[in-house]
Amino acid sequence: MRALVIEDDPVSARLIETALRGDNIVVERVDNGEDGIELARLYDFDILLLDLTLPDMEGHEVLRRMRAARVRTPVLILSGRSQVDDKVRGLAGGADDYLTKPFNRAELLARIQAVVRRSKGHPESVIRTGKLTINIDAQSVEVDGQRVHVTGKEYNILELLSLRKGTTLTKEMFLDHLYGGRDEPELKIIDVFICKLRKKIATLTGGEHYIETIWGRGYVLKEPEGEAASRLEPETV
Amino acid sequence: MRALVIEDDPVSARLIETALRGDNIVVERVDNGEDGIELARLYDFDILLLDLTLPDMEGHEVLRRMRAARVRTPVLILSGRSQVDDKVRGLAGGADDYLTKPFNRAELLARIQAVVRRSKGHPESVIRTGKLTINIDAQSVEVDGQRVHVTGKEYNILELLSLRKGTTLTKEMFLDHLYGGRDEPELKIIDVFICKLRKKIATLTGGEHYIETIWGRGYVLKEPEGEAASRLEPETV
DNA sequence: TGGCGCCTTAAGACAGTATTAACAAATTAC
DNA sequence: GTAATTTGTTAATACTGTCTTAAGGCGCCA
Repeated sequence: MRALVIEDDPVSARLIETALRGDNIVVERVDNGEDGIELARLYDFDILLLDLTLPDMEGHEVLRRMRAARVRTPVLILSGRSQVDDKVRGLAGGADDYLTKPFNRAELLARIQAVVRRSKGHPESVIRTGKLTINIDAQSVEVDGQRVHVTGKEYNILELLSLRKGTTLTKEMFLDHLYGGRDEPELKIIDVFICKLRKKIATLTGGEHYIETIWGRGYVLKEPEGEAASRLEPETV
Repeated sequence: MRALVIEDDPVSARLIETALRGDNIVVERVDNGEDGIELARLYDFDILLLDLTLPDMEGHEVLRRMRAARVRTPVLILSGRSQVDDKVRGLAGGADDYLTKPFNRAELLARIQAVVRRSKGHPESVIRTGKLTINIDAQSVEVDGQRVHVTGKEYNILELLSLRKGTTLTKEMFLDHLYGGRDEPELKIIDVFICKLRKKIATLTGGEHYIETIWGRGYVLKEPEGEAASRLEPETV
């Protein structure tokens, strides 16, 4: 997961960054609206955390201009003020959620997860693909009802695949989201992680692993055909 | 797909070329307006990417002169800064879309696809021909609702046929659009790809493949006769 | 019926991908 | 503080899918 924090107060910013990094989220930060709009336009973040009081322009203005520039990334507004007015204005202006400072770490993380999930079309915090289940809240993976141990990076990759189930992700996209452009390793590492994930999944499903290779392009988490139908058949009971 | 980039800055040009090539687009590039007009006049590009600041003349002037020379190729303007003024002038002068630098790779590619599609008379990103469906955005192919795996080159050929549905394409045209004159293989390769495509399509339609041979000229993607009528007949149930 | 173009299959070259093992770095346990 | 374990990364090698060429058979047109 990759987030952009638009916040001028260094103390707040540091707190937020620490919280997110602790949850395996790759964080970029800018301290003004102009740079925020620019970065949001250029890169594919999963979420934008937007402070309302910025040196160069008001948060609402940042949001307005981003939406005008066709930036569709979800926005979570962080505000010091707890005024209903701001909240309404924010949500009406295209924000996806609203949090007043100070906030607690767990709530911030939960809101982020929820906003990102919903923005990708997953109302539930559990994403199922055949016998594979990913629980975004718990950051856990199950296969055929049995919990599978996956490492941090392995989980990140599987989460990315799950959130964008059905769309092909290039290796470059994985790197961007997993490392945020800093100290990026070789593209090859993605193959290795995919291989490990497949092995872990396949040993419990009896062969299926749901991660399809799109030759020359990347990987997709497959929507198993006739998913609904197979669920109607007596499987586990 | 074949694009002409009219851009004098080598850094920008390289970025653009890399992005397009990664998406299987054949790219030609010139670094001034005069050459741009000449090439656009002479060859059949799917799109022109036009920088506004060129050494010999302004981008708007290039556009004006191309249109005066009856070049109908769609134009996507790339400008250094987000000046509303430029935007209005560009679109008013016959440009089809507008993007400010720097831009995000995915957005550039999406805009190109959209502009090209529309210029060929397809407002939707999905092109249907009988039971055959091509999704330009996802670069995927479906037959009778079922996804068909096609390789990169196979897809490129089918996309070309779809975008120009109803018009005959010679093998030379296929080569030009698929290879852009560089390292072109034998003409015969087109036969081979067409054959493979037909087979893949026909196995799922029960015989129809929609790709017609125009003897001595080339191939067309043809709308099956009585399309509407056959749909009214009881098919599955 | 001859000639040319088209259809189809097969096979090799090549490039992208899978898999494993070994090593380095970080974390945890004691 | 050191050893044990886990995690992340790279390199080597085997593998697989794709592109291309070639070759034989078939069909179209004169």
